[in-house]
Amino acid sequence: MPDKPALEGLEEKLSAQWEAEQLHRFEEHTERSAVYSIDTPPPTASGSLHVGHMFSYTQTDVLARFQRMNGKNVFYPLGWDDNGLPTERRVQNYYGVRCDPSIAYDPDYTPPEKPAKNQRDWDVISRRNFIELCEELAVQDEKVFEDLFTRLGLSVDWRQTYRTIDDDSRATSQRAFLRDVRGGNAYTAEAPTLWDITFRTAVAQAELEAKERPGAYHRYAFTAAETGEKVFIETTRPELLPSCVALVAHPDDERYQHLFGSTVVSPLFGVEVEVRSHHLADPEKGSGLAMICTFGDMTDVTWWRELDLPTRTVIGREGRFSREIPEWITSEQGRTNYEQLAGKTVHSAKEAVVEMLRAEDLLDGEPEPITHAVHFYEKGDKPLEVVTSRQWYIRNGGRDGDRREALLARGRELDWHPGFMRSRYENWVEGLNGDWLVSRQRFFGVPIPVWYRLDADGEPDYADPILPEEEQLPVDPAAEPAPGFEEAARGVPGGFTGDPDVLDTWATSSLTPQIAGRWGRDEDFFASVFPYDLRPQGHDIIRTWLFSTVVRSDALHDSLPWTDTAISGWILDPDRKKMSKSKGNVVVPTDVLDQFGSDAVRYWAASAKLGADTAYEVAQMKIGRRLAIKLLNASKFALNLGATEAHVLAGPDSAERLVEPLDRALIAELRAVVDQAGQAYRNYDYARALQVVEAFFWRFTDDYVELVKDRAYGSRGERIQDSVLVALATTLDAVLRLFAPVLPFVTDEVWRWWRAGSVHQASWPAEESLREGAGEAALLPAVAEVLAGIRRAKSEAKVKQRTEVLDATIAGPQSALDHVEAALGDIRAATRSSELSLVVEEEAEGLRVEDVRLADPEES
RNA sequence: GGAUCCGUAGCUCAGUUGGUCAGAGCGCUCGCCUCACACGCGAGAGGUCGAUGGUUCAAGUCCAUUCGGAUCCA
Repeated sequence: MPDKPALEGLEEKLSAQWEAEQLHRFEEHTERSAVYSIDTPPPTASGSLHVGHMFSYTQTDVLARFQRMNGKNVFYPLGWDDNGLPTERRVQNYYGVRCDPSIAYDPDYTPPEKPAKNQRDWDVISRRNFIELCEELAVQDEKVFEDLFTRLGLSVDWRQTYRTIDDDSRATSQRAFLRDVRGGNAYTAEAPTLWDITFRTAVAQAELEAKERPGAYHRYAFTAAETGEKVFIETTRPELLPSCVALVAHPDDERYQHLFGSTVVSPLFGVEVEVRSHHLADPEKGSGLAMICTFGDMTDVTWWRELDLPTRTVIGREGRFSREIPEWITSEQGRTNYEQLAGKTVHSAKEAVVEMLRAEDLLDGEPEPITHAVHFYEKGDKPLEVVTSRQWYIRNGGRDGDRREALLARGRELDWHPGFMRSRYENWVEGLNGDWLVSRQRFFGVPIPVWYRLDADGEPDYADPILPEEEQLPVDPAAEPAPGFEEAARGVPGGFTGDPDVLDTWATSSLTPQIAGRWGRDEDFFASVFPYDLRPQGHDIIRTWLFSTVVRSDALHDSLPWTDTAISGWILDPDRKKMSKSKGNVVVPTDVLDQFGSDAVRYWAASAKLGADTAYEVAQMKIGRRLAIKLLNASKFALNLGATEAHVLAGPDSAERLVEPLDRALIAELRAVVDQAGQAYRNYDYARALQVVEAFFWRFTDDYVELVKDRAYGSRGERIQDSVLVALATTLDAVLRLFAPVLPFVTDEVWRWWRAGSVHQASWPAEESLREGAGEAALLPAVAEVLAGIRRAKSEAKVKQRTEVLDATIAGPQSALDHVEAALGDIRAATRSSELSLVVEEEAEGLRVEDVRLADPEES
């Protein structure tokens, strides 16, 4: 034990020690019942590191450590999510390369020394080469995270790790996909699809973000074919007029009853369309009559499908109007007008249409500016379009009521911490409007493992895709020929073609339990961890990560992936804004670790309940630091007094050594704390557990230790001194264990001063072991009240606390006075009192200290 | 528009199933270098628990309405 214990240097010293001792190793070949398995979120290592990482990962670690202390073999892996856009971009820019899946793999490829300045000069490489570079770069990026997490004291087993783009993950992702295909849970279809024109890829509903954008209602009229009546519609997207396939109003809308079933002619383009009715048409919106176009948004898709309307597509995948004049525009005038739009972007086409309407005086009034919600791809900056394309889907209940009910039932089967987060899940599932679109028109990612036969005309047969055997996985259909074909048959009639797309990153991330658990590679191992015990994650990805994991597990294993989920809150900056890179309010984690130490930062994270968005609070870390230092000093004191392992309560024999009621009172209180803290942890309420233990610890140092100092030095003989040492040793032993999940460094430091091994190998304190030594719990608070009373008298007299008390009176009910009487020796010693008179006042609320006569300070 | 969470001392928050719960820490004020700790110790001041109704013998704690803040979904 050092003379001047300090926190500095503990992280480095102890984390190296833990690694050497392999304390966090998952023991393979064990029973599922002995395991506590955690499906941890794989961080994006190529992304930026901020204090939010420390927050949520600490909360999980605290739970993991508690389980380990309760004898569980904790499966606590941590993987890396590098199967996504951030990694793709980082690899491109770092090496100066671009991926083209159609290029052949070059086993001898080395990237340029320095990336070329101009993107046009970048090396173009195969998908496999690109993934190899990604893995190479990932090693560096992961190091930064791993160092931080190690320093934070995460008890992750770093042997259990994976990358979402590595061979095993790709194979697992493809295996799951193929099983979904074979099991009817995945299918391909040509359908209207949300499309991002910047990224040129289809996106899923889960990747949508609605943003408020300015727009304007443009009011113009169609003309009834029979009567010539002007029928006004209002739209924010006048440019879609040439793709209009119908008008629609609510079936109950009085204004339009006479038009239902009749046809009207569009302005400018002269296309005849029918007026239909549908309950989704909102009578309050605009004129109550809406233009259905193919496709302006997902409501158009619903109408198109349910009203069985034709498809009249004008916007292509690049977000431009088709150059060819659509065949359904037949009038001379219409065709001339369309030429004004051909090849234009959505934005320019809108201007052009409005201009034409104006020129012919067809616009009724000026456009009325509004702000409305517009759908964006979460990573995109242009509004999404809806285009028709062939895509792969995984069934998620979006089109099937039974499946939706089944998934809602899964949500109810899962234990949510906190419980109210379940409603996020239910809201999402109930709002699904289609199956999960999983194909992406990107090059970097897990390839969709299918090929298609080409018929005599070279057209792919999508109805009967060629699937690989599972033993072949991972495969890359762009680089490898379909089973039963030679590479030479690629792209030729009668031959085959590979599916060019990759899977949505969530299609792989949704399989983290299977990937980390070695599903399909080591079934015994998988059976020992699955279904997992816990999924910790943020509430912002309930609709994506949590839901998609449930979907996959339900289809593949007919089971929940885990029994419990712990949802962390967000970190807010001191102004209570969400911390994010774009807002520039991100705090770099290493600074606070340097400043306060890991235990202090963990204390801050562990003080916040699950699900609670929490302000970034330096003050809270200071408190944590103070607590850790106090733990060092108080432990040093107790051990210097002579407390040893042999003093720790163990069974009835040693309980007899507790001869002072005050010592037994302490043990009684400790016993209650052990019980409450354990209960709180079992309820995933580590914050409450910490609070309970912390409050006890401060009472212990402020009151108990002050009271027993005198007799701890041996002033009243060995037997009574021994009683103190038993109480001190037992309390220190338990307090170190109770704090160990939150403050792993300082507790282990102290543990190693006087005990063998690590506190992290010790078990959670057993409440029963304290039973024999527990006395009257109410004694200590009563005594503390007297202590406070005399301290108050000295404070008010503005004298030193060690000033002698000549005499004082303690008044209160007999029962309380009995407690005081039982500890009178300690009280007198601690307060330096000569004469203390006890006066019974049965009706008094509590104990009062009065008539305190202090010695002349000069004489003491 | 639907859903969820939050609103308790200057600040950050505890307050489990309604009955010593009006609390903690920080901050503030005052005092103390007390032989573990000045990165400390002791003491003190501070709130009609967002508002209004209601249920109840009894309500921060339940119900309704309402105001304010945040988030999710549409």
